[in-house]
Amino acid sequence: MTSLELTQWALGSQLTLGRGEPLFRQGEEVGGALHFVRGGHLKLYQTCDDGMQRIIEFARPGDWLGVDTIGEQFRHASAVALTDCQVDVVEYRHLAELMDEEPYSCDLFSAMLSREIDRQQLAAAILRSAGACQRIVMFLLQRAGPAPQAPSQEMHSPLPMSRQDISDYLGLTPATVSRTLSALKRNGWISLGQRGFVVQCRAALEQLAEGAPLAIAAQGE
Amino acid sequence: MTSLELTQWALGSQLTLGRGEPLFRQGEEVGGALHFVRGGHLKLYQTCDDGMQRIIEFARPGDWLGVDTIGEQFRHASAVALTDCQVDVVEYRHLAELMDEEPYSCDLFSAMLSREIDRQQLAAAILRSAGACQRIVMFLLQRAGPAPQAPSQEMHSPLPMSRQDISDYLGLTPATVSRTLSALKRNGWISLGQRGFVVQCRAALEQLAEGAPLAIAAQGE
DNA sequence: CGGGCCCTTGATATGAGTCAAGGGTGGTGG
DNA sequence: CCACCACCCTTGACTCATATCAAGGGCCCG
Repeated sequence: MTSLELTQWALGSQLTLGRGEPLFRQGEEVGGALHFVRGGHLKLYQTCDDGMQRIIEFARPGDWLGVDTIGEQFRHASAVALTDCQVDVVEYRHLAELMDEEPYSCDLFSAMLSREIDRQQLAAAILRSAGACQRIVMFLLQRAGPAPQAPSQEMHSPLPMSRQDISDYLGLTPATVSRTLSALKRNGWISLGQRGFVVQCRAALEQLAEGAPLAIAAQGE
Repeated sequence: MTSLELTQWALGSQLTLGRGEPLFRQGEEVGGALHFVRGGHLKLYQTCDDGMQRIIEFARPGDWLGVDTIGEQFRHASAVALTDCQVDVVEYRHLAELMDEEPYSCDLFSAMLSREIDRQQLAAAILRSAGACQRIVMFLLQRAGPAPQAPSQEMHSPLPMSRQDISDYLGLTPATVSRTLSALKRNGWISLGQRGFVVQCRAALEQLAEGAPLAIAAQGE
């Protein structure tokens, strides 16, 4: 039973956001609800003292927002829509009622939070150990999702955030991200569209994600 | 109401570990329980394909272990004692009973998991944005705990893990950690014992944690 | 007292950041 | 519908922080 199934019970009011619109802002009152992303993409970020943004994560359909502030009064981060979005607003008291009625729902909820802890631990582990190329390739593979049955069925994966956002998220600079993506493209491992990409050679990317060095094909090819 | 108060109800059997003893190992069955650290220090880590360890976190008294595998069958990481430890084993079914009986315990538990998510997000944010010196100083300040009422009351803080462990945790190398600690000591900001340290000038460390550059006092001083 | 391991420190290498310029794309207004 | 403009992306040259490689020293344990 997955987090999606939780939401079959816990449906709340729906909310629609246009690209660039905020869902909530750092420092606001939490307001007694979680958000479940039904459609579209958002970014969760903090604004530093010096005005720079720190990306916490990118949210996709099926992700929850607000799981870092359960029991807190104020938001730790801001969320804005990167594309048009549909978001469910799931009130804590709905969840509480659900947990009274459905014996397993509390376990499901705990397991959902636990998975989120694990995801964050994994993200931190990657930041600790991986170089620039490795981080970028892991990021792409994660966005592309699991391998299709046939290599030819690789789908176009959206990349709705700016290079600046990607580089903040990966702890790199826009220049390094751009260079590395260009190199991957030159080698034919991926193709790049304006706001998306397609995996062309998953095997090569998986090698790189394991730590293999990136041999840069000459630009003149 | 804190996570400690949760454990006043949810007491399970106690467990004692000697230094170096494992609490659980990556790949083992989870076994239906969380662990609560009563005394001592442990490290939580994964073993990579290449044999290297990846430190996930260090656990101190008051910390929970196993929150990343609720609802999972197998452990994602190993935990070993860095010092002699006392650990409470809190079975899921104890927690479940508690949540039936005590109306707020479910909220408390969710809030505890939520705080853990926030901690991991913060750790990741630090890894993304901070340089070597900043990471090390933040690590030391976190270990030292909140400032005492008088600067002269700074306590000796234990540092029971090896330099290798620290460097893995911070995404650095043992050499860099050692150099930076030496520089902090030379400047008189900290003093270093064999398995611990004392904050000598918290103000200076807080400056460094905010991103101030580390002016290295000449070695000959 | 002896040995091994970890910590420290130095010299050098290298990957990523910085600074800066040029080009493409999307959006806006005429 | 087209043209202009702004912003972001790309690319290059250079710098710098941190990793790497390696040697010496000290601590702890046997």
